[in-house]
Amino acid sequence: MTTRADRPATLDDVARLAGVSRSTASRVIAGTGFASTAARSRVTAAADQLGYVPDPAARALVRGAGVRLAVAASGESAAVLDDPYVEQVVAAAARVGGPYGLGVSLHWLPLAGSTELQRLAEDRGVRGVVLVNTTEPLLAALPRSLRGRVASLGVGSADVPSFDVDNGGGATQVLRHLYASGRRRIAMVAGPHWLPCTQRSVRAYERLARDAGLPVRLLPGDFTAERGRAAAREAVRRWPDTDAIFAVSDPTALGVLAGLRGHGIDVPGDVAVAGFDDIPLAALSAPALTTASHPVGRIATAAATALAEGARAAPITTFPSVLIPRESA
Amino acid sequence: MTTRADRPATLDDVARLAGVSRSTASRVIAGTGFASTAARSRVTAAADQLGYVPDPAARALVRGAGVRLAVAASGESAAVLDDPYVEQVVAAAARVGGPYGLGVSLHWLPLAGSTELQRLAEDRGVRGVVLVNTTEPLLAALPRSLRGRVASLGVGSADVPSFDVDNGGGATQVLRHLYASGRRRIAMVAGPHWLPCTQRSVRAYERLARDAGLPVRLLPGDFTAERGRAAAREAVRRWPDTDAIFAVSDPTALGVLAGLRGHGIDVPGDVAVAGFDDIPLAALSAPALTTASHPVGRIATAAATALAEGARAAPITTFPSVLIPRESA
DNA sequence: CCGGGGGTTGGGAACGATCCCACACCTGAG
DNA sequence: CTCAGGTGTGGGATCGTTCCCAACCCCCGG
Repeated sequence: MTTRADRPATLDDVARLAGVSRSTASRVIAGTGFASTAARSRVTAAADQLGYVPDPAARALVRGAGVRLAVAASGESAAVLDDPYVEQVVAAAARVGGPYGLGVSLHWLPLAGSTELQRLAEDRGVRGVVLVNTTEPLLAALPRSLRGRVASLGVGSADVPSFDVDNGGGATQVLRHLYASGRRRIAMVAGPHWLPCTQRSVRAYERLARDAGLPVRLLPGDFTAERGRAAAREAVRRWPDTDAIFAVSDPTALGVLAGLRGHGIDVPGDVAVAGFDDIPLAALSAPALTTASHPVGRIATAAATALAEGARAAPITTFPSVLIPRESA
Repeated sequence: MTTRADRPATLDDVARLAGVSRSTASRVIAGTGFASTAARSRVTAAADQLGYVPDPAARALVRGAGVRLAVAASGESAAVLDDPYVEQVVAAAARVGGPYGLGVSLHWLPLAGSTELQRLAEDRGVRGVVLVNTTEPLLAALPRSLRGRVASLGVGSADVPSFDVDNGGGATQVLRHLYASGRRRIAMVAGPHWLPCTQRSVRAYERLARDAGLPVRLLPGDFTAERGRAAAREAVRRWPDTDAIFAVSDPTALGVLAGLRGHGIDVPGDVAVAGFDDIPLAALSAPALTTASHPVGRIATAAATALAEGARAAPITTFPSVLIPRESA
């Protein structure tokens, strides 16, 4: 910290201080190519004496690499971007990005939004894309030039590695728990029909229903709390003998709780309620919500890290979901 | 979309297609300097025919501007970064950044974290810094080179524009509401003592207590739900006649609700509870939480926009907070 | 008719890093 | 002793953009 110019140090400054050429300094800093141990130590010393941080812009420019990660969340409207789930993904990616000199930008992707995807592909600023709420058509419409620079939080494909929670497994655990505690008329509030993961949890539900000979009571959902309220009302009206409601999202489950309360129905006495995601507030509801964990932060971190490192990720990375039994079921 | 090369178009491609020089094209795209209307229209036509997006890296490099916005959240531990409030700020900034070719990175700033601040100042990748949970010492330790590129979500200074909610006003509204509904022994769960905004709400509380001759029952807090639970227990033990608890954060208030429920205390029958922030789930608790709004998204958007545009912002921008009366008070 | 002074244009030098390539050195085998 | 091949080094060219500056055109006043 002896020399403290007005402007940040450049590689030239480091090289000059270390008494080597810019090329050698570059090799040492980037950790690529040959360098004698003597040169290596002098360069690193000079670098942290000057507080040198490589300019990501210059680096990206010459490498043709792009300077930020784009998080593209698809949904029926731009309101998806206000979803706490998406916010968590962005925050995790932003945390990963810093050390790599990468920033994160957030974009709405209409359900069949190939145009927006094209735009992202044409933007030299974009190093990689994190797809949230990935759908099949979107995967099919993926521009060639994006290949190898995309990670999907959801379904993947041959070109697109997938990072996802095992929601089939999580749903199964929740449903077994419900069954084990004597519930026999279980309704389920699913996710949006266009979302592939909805299939998985619905399949888990249908399997249990078939195996145990239970009725299938499926309600469409959209992960929102408001929908949970409405779904509770609907379930009570259509199937008055329902003794459990499983919503595949905690906000929806909390909405269900509120809806049932409005009808004077006791939880878990009359009806058991379970959610999915284990959001922080799930532990605080009355009664505290039984749910299955969903390590969003870890998933997003893994996806962003893969993109930042530029390494080819495993085609499918699945994170386990575990049952968190509390009071509501 | 006639010409669709493998790689994104450059300014040269645009210039060539438009039949002008790179300089002229640059002037048109950047909207700086002279250009005939003829040239202007031909360049813009060529640009969107090729789907041209300027390379933020090259632009940042030559302008010496930096390519991302850093969100620096201070707190006692890196756990602040998991705070939904911080996540919301990051998401808002990431949404703003895209169109400017800016990404967002997220960093933890220890309470007296001048070193980390220095590092941010020395990073050429950083265009501007959004300070979250700003403290006075931090403001004092701000490196000179960061001047004019910082926005504070909280207190500001001569060099640092401030973007904040009117929490004094919000707190006053909540407290008046409590008083108006007959509560006379009001306890308050404050924010962290090192946070300047804590002062403001505490002052509002003390003013009401003095003016109306009420007892002062102040409990320290940290915005977490866990702390709310503990605070409820503490309040009940120390001041059994308490008839209202105001927590300056919704998660804390929900924790208070849970804590009181654990003691079999009825809300709002025995004790009224109010929060601050109006998080989405506040409407779903049992009873639904009375609170004051806190437009985090709008605040962060304003701060990020100011930084992205590079314009000098007004020294202080205050966003109103309004009372949201629900069932808990 | 000539000399400015606007509006408009293009050439070229930056910006800071990477990386290809040529070169220097050293060691050991033939 | 020479030569091959591995290790280490430095000189440019390069990425895509901005911006300074010189050159040009044209119109108008002297």
